[in-house]
Amino acid sequence: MGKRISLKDIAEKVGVSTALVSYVLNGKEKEKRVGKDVVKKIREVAAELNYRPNQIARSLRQGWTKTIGLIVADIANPFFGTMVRVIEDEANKFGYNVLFGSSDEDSEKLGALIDTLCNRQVDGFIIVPPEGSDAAIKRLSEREIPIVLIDRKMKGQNIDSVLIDNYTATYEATNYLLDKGYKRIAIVANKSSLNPMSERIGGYCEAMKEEGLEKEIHIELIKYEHTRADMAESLDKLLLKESKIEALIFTTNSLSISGLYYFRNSELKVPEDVAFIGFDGDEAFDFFYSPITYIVQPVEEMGKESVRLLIDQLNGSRKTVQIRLKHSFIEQQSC
Amino acid sequence: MGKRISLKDIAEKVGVSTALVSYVLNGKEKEKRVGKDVVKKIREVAAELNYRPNQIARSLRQGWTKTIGLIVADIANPFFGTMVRVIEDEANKFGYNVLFGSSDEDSEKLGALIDTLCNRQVDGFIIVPPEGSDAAIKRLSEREIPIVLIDRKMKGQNIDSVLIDNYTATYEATNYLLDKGYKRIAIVANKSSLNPMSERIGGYCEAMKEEGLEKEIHIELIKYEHTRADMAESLDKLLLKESKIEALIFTTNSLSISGLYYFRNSELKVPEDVAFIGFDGDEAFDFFYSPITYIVQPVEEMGKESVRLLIDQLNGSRKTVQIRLKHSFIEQQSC
DNA sequence: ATTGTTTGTTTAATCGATTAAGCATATATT
DNA sequence: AATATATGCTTAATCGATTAAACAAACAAT
Repeated sequence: MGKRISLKDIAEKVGVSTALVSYVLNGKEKEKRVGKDVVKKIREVAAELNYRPNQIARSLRQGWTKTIGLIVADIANPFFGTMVRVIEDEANKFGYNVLFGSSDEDSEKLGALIDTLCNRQVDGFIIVPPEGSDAAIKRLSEREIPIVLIDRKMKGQNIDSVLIDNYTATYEATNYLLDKGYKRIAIVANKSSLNPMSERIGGYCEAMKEEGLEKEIHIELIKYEHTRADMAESLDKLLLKESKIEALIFTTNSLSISGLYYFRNSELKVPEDVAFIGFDGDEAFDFFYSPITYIVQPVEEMGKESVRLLIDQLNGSRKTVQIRLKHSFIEQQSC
Repeated sequence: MGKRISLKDIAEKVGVSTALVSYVLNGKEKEKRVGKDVVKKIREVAAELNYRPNQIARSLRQGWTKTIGLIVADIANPFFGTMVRVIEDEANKFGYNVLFGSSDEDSEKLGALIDTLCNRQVDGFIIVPPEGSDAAIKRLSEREIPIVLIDRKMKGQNIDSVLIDNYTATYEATNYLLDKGYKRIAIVANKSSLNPMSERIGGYCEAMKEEGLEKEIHIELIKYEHTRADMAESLDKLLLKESKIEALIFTTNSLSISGLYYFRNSELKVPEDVAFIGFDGDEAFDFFYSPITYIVQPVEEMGKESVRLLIDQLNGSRKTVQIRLKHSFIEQQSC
């Protein structure tokens, strides 16, 4: 690898100490009273040699890396892909780069990722916390490393977070179905103790109760890494065996997609036989034979806000901020 | 931020020099003949203080960062998202982390990204090169920084690359349509001088010529950042005004998706009125009213191979390797 | 007793940039 | 003329880990 140019090379060529070069290239020539001719000469030589500062050296000395550690569930998932993209762009604006990893919803993997990223001295973290990661997150926050949780949060921890108001999202979606006359409404959710999932379920239950339909509450729990067969089993139970559900609310994108695959091969038609509300927009929703009505989280806004919160912390803010954004409801033809 | 434990802290607590601590924690206690008791003590104290090496310091000293710079067009695009995911996992296996950026198909942005990543001393690059980035890539490769191009390559540059055999992909797809009796076949492509696009067009043309259909060759070029209106204009021209095209081959995923949106609102039906071959699998393809037949690139394999090639280079390999993988053809009901 | 070898440890340089502190000159002030 | 202040630059420590080289003590060989 062709040797990179260092401050020292410039200093030698100009015939001054590295201190002066550093001052000039960091725009401190006034403050540090560097002679005009020298300033000019240093600038020239730096340009001529195409000098690029070694950020590693700078980081070691300064104690920061201008790097954000970003951990999502799976970057191959378009929802998180978009989130990462927004965070990347926003972080760049503030001079930060992003080191990232996918947790696969596995708290052990999360722990390992946090370790590597810490060793690499990231300045702060933006994390989509998986189930059971409370301890890992707590440990991190006790080390006083800036963190922002996004998309989810754990109960009762005093950590910055950016979420939508999940309760209202499903509450409104349920009411939308109720208004349309559906009564036997089921919600399809993941097994999860994390805030968003319990809120999503909570919003649905509340809306059902308000209509006096507590007996019709059906909560179908499916594990995170489910197969299409798992989904088929659950939906068969809900739609055929059990109490002939008339409408389904899905609470994550991947559950929604699995649900669509089910109806693609089912006798039952959407919305004639069953109404369908999906979660988090997807092109597939648009191309389903009856385009799917869905709840979307404002990913762009969430990403931006999370960076903003993190930067605030990095700039010394000590107060905990929990941001709640509003979801959107895209009405198409599946209900 | 709670002060991190350094080698020095351990050294002081044990009462030895940092050299010994470093030897022991790097498993060189035999080679460097460190006393047994001392080894034990150092290990104990390191565990007790929960020591984590500062990778920044280590990198500065060693001259490597164990970091790969990864630049794709847009990480929010599921195709690249998956690619990034695979590369991330594969790199981790070899002890590398990934610093990434999205170029937005913009060669200037690519240049800026390369600069930042170089300043951060990444050990090597995996890049999806955008149009017009020849100079930037060349400059990088002249600095003898290991690079692997993925998904695309520029003509006549002696750089490692991982691509599918694009020529054969469209050649076979075209023959598939010809076998089914379609004659008026058009290809929808991006304006691009990059290898894959010209090969994709080339394979199509060759197959058409072999059937003596050179007069029926229709190449419709659409710019990378196109709107659905752009697509509609092009397809209207091909299907309504011009020579009543019977079949369409799309050459990228986003072109395919735009195409699907067109047919979603069109009088013309797939495949009765027009046959449709998409590019790079997508859930949307499965949910279109007549599930789309498509060409897929083996993203996982491509990602893995690219990491393998890069690691080889990082381990000192000097020979240029150009890998060509085979595409797959998923037959559904759109032709 | 002298020299050589092995064992176990420390010293100090190094990576590249930053920056407080110190040291000359030159100029201004009394 | 003596002192103060401003100007312009250098020295050297620092961040944390690695590692060649030097060193001391114990032991073995002659």
